[in-house]
Amino acid sequence: MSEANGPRPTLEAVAARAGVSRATVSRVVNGGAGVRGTVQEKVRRAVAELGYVPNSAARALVTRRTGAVAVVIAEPETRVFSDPFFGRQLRGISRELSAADTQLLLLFVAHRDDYDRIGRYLAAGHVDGALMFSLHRDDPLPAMAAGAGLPTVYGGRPGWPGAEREPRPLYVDTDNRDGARQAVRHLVERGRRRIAVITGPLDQTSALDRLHGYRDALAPAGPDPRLIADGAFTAHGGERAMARLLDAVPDLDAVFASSDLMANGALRTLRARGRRVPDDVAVVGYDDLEPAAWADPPLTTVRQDVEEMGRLMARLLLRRLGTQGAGGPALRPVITGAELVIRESSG
Amino acid sequence: MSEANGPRPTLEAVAARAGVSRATVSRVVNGGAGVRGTVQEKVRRAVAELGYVPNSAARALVTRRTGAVAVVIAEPETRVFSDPFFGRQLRGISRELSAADTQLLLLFVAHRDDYDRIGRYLAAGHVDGALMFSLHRDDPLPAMAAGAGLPTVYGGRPGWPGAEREPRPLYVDTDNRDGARQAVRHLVERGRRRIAVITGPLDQTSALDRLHGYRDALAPAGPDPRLIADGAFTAHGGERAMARLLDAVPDLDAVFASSDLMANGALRTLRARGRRVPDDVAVVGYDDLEPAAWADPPLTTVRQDVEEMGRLMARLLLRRLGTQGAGGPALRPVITGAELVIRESSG
DNA sequence: ACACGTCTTGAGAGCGCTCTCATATCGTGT
DNA sequence: ACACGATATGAGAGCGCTCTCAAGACGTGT
Repeated sequence: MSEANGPRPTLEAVAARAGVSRATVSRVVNGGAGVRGTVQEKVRRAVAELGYVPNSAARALVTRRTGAVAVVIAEPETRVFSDPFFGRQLRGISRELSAADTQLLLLFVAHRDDYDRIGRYLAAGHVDGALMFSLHRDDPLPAMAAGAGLPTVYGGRPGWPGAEREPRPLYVDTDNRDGARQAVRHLVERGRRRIAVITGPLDQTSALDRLHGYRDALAPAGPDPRLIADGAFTAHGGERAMARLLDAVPDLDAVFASSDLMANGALRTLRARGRRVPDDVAVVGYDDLEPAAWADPPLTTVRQDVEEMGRLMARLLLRRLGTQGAGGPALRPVITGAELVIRESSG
Repeated sequence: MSEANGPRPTLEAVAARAGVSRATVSRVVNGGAGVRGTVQEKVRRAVAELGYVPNSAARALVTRRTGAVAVVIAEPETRVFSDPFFGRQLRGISRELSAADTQLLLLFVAHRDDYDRIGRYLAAGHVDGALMFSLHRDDPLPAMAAGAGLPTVYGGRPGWPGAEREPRPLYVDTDNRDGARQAVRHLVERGRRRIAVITGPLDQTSALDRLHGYRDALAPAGPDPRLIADGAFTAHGGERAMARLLDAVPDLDAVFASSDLMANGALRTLRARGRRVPDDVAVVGYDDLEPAAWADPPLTTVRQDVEEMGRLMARLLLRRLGTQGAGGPALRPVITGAELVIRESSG
């Protein structure tokens, strides 16, 4: 890097130094197709000597491509950074994107007023596309993205009104219902009778689908409504939900928590109330991330390959961006499988 | 938002519709200084009708400002998303930045090859400045930022060789040494004799400073080297470090962990080995984030206002960006205080 | 009535790049 | 030797915006 820290060199400067035209330098910088080897060599040297780096704004202005995509998470930072689920998924996304030399911009939306800011940002063409997570039913984000014509892939099946209209939203999801069914069936098979459920916020499809899976496994009997509590997908929420469940139905003998984090919260409450796990109460979680293996006792849980889901989302978006005008093969949502992992907490 | 989803309207289009010149529209869009009220009104209406949003690339090209800053964390995603420290700090940063209508881009650097990509990104002028965290001693990032002339503020005192040369790097840090000193003194006062320490990676100044604080509190005696173990700032690392310490010095009666996460890991090991806390072994953590209050028993720890540190970093950078050429008052590093919070784990 | 300063507006250059199109260069077959 | 297509290079327009500068509109004091 040449340390002549003045104004940064432009294409023009490189061209002058290499004794060629701007156009030729541009060609070399972008791969060098159709430029003689000796000339390429000369240009490359000039680039190195000057420490030339293309100005991304100028490039974006003419190509109408920024080489960046936004990852939008509709949760407060503190929640995002305490749930390993996001980290894992983000890792998958980040892997896939950097392989395609695309930048990842992380945006959080928590407050009402953030929406405006983010909406403007997305519409301003800072990014070529967006990956959106953790949307709740009435989230205005999808409409904003659609309005701005921004290609978007969702994490989890979108549940907003009108999501079934064309064009169909693109998303990656796991079979939450089946996963929950497996978890609860497992508890039934172990002889548990009063199986409670701690749900996520029911305006998210993943939470709702897991609740449906729970219902499926208990059919045709149907669950006791007192055995259902909302844990908001946080450890704290799980803790409180467990307390409410125990108050309502003291003799419950199992609980299916729709996330490992909530299961951990439940475990805390059970311990505090002197219930032994799994002897008195069996516990099953969902996700199979660190908190599951770390729990005491280690959690029986439902595994989903979160990192792979992230990769799939990124790949879907990248493909979508590639086939902008060109019709290409129609892209469709992806549903991955769920698998029960049995550990000590379910007896 | 007008849903005529064709090519997005330009300034030109708005000008035509409002019956004024491009320049006037530009003025209105940027605040409207020096434009008559009635004209502003007219332009605003045209903007709304057309759903005009300024093209950020074009704007950035001429202003040489992008309105975005990068937050670079030199850790793998999985670590970042399991340590609430980052989340908290990021929240502070994000608050401060959005108040100034500046976007935050989050970038992770974990692998060797990420450095190239990020370096190019930072040099390409995608952002006006950078906030960097968790740098280790030989990190090439600062040199890259300096080479690209990118204004940068560091989280934690930089420890790379040459950091004392001009121009002095800007950073925000807490008084880690003093915090650690308070923690260990507290243990001494409680009558503990064999006080172990679990450190972070010693190529980070925060980890090193805390170790120094530990030494200070034990002076002039000086610590037994077998009482020092590295826990890498992770829960798992803390767990293993505690095991090593117990193997080496079975009768230790206290441990100062340089982060709450490591303290939690230590707690796990102690429980597994049948040591009671605080009766047999007193434990003190550092950070005072969720894991501290959540621990069993709740942790005595050293509080630092992490969110405020984030805010300060952002503010420092913003101020730095504001005073680009204009000399302004010289900006200087900020050191915040640390405060001992006593809970059950220290007896 | 006039000259003057102030406020408001428009014309036009130019930010650094890509890309089309025309021109220059080359190799090949006759 | 020549015409021809293929290949390599350069000239120049233009992406959408900001900003300087000049010109026009308007009010004030004499």
